Amino acid sequence: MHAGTEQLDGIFQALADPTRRAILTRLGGGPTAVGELAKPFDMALPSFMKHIAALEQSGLIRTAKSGRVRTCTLEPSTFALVDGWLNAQRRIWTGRTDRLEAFVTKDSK
Amino acid sequence: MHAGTEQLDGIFQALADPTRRAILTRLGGGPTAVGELAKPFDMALPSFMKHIAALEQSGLIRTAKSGRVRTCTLEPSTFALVDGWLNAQRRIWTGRTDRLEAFVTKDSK
DNA sequence: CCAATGCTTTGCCTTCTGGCTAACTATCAA
DNA sequence: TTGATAGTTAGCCAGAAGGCAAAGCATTGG
Repeated sequence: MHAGTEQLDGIFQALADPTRRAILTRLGGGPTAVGELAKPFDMALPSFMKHIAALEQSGLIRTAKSGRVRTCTLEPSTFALVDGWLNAQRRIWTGRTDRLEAFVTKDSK
Repeated sequence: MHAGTEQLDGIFQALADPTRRAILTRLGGGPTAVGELAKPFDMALPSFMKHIAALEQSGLIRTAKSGRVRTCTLEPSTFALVDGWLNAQRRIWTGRTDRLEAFVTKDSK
């Protein structure tokens, strides 16, 4: 459940685009077909598909085709990787803060 | 304290690079001079400075120059914006899950 | 079977990224 | 004051990113 640095590259890259974040938000409401997802965006389909591809490659969504319709689904476990990295960072600074606090407090014991 | 979509672009973009994430991790141990920070990386200084600039522009770090030394410091509040976005997303799906659960359960009332 | 629908593939274009070298500026130390 | 140190500025480059239009290929509805 620990994210490789390479996977984080892809995930953060995928998140670094407003269109893609909007797609994720939309998918929060449940699985949706590509065509349906694309409607709100003023963008040619091939361009839109690149965003879908980026999201899928990063693992943030899964997609499956049934007949001629491709449906996209959120993959929450990948979000957890981001969360994990964030928490790991925080553990580093709070660790330091704790040591700092210990240092500051140590003459009162 | 709510992140504009534009700021998130920059933040995620900044995080989408292993060098920059490594810098952040290093800064978790406390403020550090650019030269010191740069040592572990096999990269020319101007290239390295671009990473510093990206991190500073995104708000993930602050930097200040004293004499000829520029020192970098983590800016934890910016990490909170990422966390905020992540939680907002989760609120969306868990909201849906709750409603789904309510639906599934509603005939038992 | 034919047309419409829903993606896919191809190929092209512009801008942004991340790297470099070389030359420059501004301290600090002797 | 002169040399070493710590960044900075300028300019170049290759490759990735994000957009497009046009043509292609399977379903599906009639």
